[in-house]
Amino acid sequence: MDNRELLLDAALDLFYAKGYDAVGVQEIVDRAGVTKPTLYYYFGSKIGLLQNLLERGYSIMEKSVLEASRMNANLPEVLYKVAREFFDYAADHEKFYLFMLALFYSGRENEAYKTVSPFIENYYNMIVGIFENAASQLGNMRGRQKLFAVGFTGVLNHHIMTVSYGLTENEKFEISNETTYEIVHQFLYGIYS
Amino acid sequence: MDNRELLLDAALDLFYAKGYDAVGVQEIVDRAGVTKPTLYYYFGSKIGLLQNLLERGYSIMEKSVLEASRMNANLPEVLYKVAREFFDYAADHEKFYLFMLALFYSGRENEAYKTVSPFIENYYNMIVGIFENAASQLGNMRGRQKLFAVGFTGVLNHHIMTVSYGLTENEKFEISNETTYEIVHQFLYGIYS
DNA sequence: TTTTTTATATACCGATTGGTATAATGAACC
DNA sequence: GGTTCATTATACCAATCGGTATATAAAAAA
Repeated sequence: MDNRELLLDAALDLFYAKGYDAVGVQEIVDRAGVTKPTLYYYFGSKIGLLQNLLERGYSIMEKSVLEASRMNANLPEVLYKVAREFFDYAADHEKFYLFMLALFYSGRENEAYKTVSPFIENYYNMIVGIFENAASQLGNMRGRQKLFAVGFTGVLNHHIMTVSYGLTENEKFEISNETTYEIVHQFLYGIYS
Repeated sequence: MDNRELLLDAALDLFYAKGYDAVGVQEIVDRAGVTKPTLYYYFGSKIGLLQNLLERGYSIMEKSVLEASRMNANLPEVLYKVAREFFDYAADHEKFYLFMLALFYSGRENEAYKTVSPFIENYYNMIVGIFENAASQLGNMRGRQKLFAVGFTGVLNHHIMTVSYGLTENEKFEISNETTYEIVHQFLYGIYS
């Protein structure tokens, strides 16, 4: 693996575990087995490294979610597919996904937040789009698309967070098809059904 | 106001805006208009300051939510009351609530995360308790209390986050009774109703 | 073969990090 | 009046922060 990739991986490990601001550049290059000028050669700055990290991880996620959301089916099936895709992505890229969530919740005046901000915007629009596409199935939503989008991602992300929270080191992340179905069903039909 | 309070307020402002690790001790004391030994006199360390900040904010929230959750009513009414209480608390203590959420999502090896961790545990148990108390109304939950608890807080927190996100500086945080009702109704009966 | 470009290391920069030793202040107590 | 104690400031600490000037080695281009 080349040094660029080694640096991105080392940075992700550390950012995920301790957060962007708690990690020093020296720590990153030590873990990657290179020296500082190598990092600055590839990324220009610490924030540039973060930017590249986000681009690498986000493009993969966007692709798989968009694909799921564009399938020709009714809303329950689409939401199930999207949820499945999110959970699979989170399982395959657990560190990246949870680190992105952490950035999402971090302070607005933080440099790292400003860097994720456009990605979050994109992410949010992607989910709202799903509900807008389903407008014909849901009748007049009276602008509730956004409420739905927020609720839906809130549920998914919080489940991802909580499952990951319960894991011991090296244990595999997993949300079963049954649980996924139950979560989506609950979102669609409530908890009484 | 005494210096202890001034320090807590200054710290909250800065932690909220930039995150715990991005804020230096010097910055905090400058904003509070005191000097470093004063901070170390009252709190012993930067993490001690955080600890005190969390204790101050959390105890108020816990009280109001527990009160709402113990009212003698059916589940929909309890959940509505709890949601209302959360939104009101978040409105009155926006900085604290969002900062706590940020810590919730921050890396596990971060010192600040380790400090909130017990508070989060408590918070989570509080919500699970609501659904356990409602067991008689929901029939056999087959252990779904936790799923419900995660889903419910996921929805509430994500709504709080998103509303706050849309605010311009100094604009007031507000989630109306109607929206609160809609959110809880959606959680209970799904989006089709 | 010489020159240019890519990629890396050594050694350093000023600024800031969390934290403290020492001393001064003022009020309360003896 | 003297002593104690709570509270605060000045001035400092070693360590780390993000970042860079300079040199070097290898490879590609001329």
